[in-house]
Amino acid sequence: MIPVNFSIEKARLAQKKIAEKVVERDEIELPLRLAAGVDVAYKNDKAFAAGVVVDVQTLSPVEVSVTEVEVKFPYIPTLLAFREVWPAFKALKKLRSTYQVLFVDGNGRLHPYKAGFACHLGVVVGKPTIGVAKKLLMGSVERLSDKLGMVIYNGEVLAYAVKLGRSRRDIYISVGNKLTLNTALKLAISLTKSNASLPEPIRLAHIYATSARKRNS
DNA sequence: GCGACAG
DNA sequence: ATCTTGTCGC
Repeated sequence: MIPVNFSIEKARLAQKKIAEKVVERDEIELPLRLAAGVDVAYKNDKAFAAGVVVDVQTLSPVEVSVTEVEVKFPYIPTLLAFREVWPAFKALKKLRSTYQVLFVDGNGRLHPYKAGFACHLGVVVGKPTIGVAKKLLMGSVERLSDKLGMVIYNGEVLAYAVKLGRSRRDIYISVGNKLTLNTALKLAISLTKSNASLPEPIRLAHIYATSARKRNS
């Protein structure tokens, strides 16, 4: 399943280039009306990616796209992007709506090479992107309150640990591209329904990707 | 060398 | 991520 021409060295070089292209300034086009989310589900060697566009005001989905592709890379910690970027990109490509910000399931700058999946996809798509991870990949959490904490690695704040909605579990928000960590946190919070534990774009994308996987089983 | 390790 | 049953709660 690993491409014949693959090597850790080449992957690290690619991640180094991606990391250099990440912009950590707010470049969100206003007014912010639509937000997208992507997620990928798997069934053996098939990947089912779903892209969802949500209205920022109502948090209701206005468009959904689903794509099925062959899995061509295994899951390897720190190399998640190489497995999910293509399916996710293909699903986003099918959306006709113009969204201003994108939510990705996985880390952005909270990555050993500061080039997590959210950065990788964010650079490829060229839009403001937010990384949302449900588990901590690296770093330590410095609590600011029960609901919020900073994830620090090498003396740098690379993510926020935050409990959304009524959840008592932390999720980790980091910069994917074209926005600030503070903006990423603010948007993640404002796009989360009071009874949910994840921002709507991601929550819905997960539901659609999973249902697509089941339908095609 | 050992253990950890997004989805 | 995926594999899995019942079960607690709104």
